[in-house]
Amino acid sequence: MTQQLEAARRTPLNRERVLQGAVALADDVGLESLSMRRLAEDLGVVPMAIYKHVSNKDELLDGMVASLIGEIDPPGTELGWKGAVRLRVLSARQALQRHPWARRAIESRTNKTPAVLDYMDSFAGMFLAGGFSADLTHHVMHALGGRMWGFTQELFDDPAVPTAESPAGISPEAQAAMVEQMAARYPNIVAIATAATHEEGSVVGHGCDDQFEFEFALDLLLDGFERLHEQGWSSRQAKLNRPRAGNQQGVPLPH
Amino acid sequence: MTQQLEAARRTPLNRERVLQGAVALADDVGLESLSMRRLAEDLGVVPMAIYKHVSNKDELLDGMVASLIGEIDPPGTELGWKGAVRLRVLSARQALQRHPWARRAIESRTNKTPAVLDYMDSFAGMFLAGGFSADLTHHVMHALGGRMWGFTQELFDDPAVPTAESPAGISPEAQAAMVEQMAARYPNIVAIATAATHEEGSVVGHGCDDQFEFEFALDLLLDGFERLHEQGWSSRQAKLNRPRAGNQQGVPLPH
DNA sequence: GCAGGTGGTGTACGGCGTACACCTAATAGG
DNA sequence: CCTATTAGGTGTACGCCGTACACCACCTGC
Repeated sequence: MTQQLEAARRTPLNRERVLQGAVALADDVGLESLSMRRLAEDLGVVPMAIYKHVSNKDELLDGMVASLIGEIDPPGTELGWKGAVRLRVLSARQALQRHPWARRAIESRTNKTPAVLDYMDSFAGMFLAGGFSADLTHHVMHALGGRMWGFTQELFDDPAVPTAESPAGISPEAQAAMVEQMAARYPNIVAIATAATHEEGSVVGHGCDDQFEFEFALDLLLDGFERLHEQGWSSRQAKLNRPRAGNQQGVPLPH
Repeated sequence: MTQQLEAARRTPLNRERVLQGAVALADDVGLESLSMRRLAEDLGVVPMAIYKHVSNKDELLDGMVASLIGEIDPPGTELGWKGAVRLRVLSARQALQRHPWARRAIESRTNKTPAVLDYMDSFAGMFLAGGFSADLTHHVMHALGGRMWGFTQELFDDPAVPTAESPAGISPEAQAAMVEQMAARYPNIVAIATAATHEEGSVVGHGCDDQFEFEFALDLLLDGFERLHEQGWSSRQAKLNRPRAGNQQGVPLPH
């Protein structure tokens, strides 16, 4: 019995182990099933013990995000700003893919933790080092948005119906009927989904190459940044050039 | 007493009123404080009564999102695809700004409700009607991502420190000291934040024009789409042109 | 050898979503 | 007109959650 106690005592549980455990648990069961109680159980400890190492659940999540940021590669120095940004974003993306909970965790945080600020600062540094004005860098960071963490919001994980909601296989006829119904109601979605699945000859319903989509948008933005940078874009100039477009719809009318 | 009962009976509560009440409550107190119990209280009814009109909280949220989608203008027909998309996105943005809970609600849903599919379908329709290939439309929808709902993830609501966490005003010296500390640790963030606040001569800490940031990124993307469309972009061609860039970092390595 | 701090414990509270059994008043069918 | 059905509101209860608070065991330095 004292042996048990000693066993528990051997590694007295510290913030590091708590965070590690939380990350592992979230990896396993998802963020929504990560509870203080469950984490405590995982750590072989009573729930309140955790509170000796993090002051509450929010701080636990902040810590998890910080630990994730630690997995992202530092900015490279070899390539120009464009390559550096690109690589870093893709590294962030890999980290996020290792930890499916991370996107939601990042989005849910109010941010502002030192780890997050560090990351953003070094991120902005890549543009500034590449000769971007502070002005352009600012807007460019905004435009990148969540992409700088390596995520897009996935708005249709699988655009076509084959969600396989029914327990096992559906009869081909039923499936065909469903597709027909879909095509009638959502012709455009079906059209673009079909295009996607055909373009690679892949099995229906899995034709969407996430990595390609991600890089498509990323490069579109990076190319845009590059053009603006080359032509000496400034927000002052931009506002002078098209103030009308901005105001036409920009100001929320009183409904 | 029977009068009370009759009063309650007069409008017997239906799905519509439940949804309306939920939207109003969320507008008031925020999504995280929207609970079935609180909503019930608001509606002058016992919690379980709500379940006669929506089967659970998830469905309630789906309904709220659907009602929000109803506030977004239908696509215009006058302007080309670019103007139509632009206007629609900005209309969505206005709807989202009327309902601060909506962004998180949309992100949290697994989507797939008919209302969401309808919206996405009609959205894709704007590109297709503009002569885009289904292929390009597909990728372009992905690139737009959350922007098609009118939101960016706000990654720094106010980049500089003046978060005014202390109850009232801080002494100017203390504030200056904080800024100095910030500048030492986060030189790049401070640089771009300062650029933003100066560019309009606004008060420190509120120099960031969300609407401008949003349109900046939106137009960057739309311009990119336009260029690709004009030059007959296709994903097959794109994949042939730079397969290396995609694979170099694209495949998640085994850590 | 004892004081104080560090870290794990036990109990308890208020909130949540919601299953289930119940009741009541309106409605439809004979 | 009376009765069976049912739509809509009620009450109770369960198991989860985060965490406040009081307590206690051990280790450390005086």
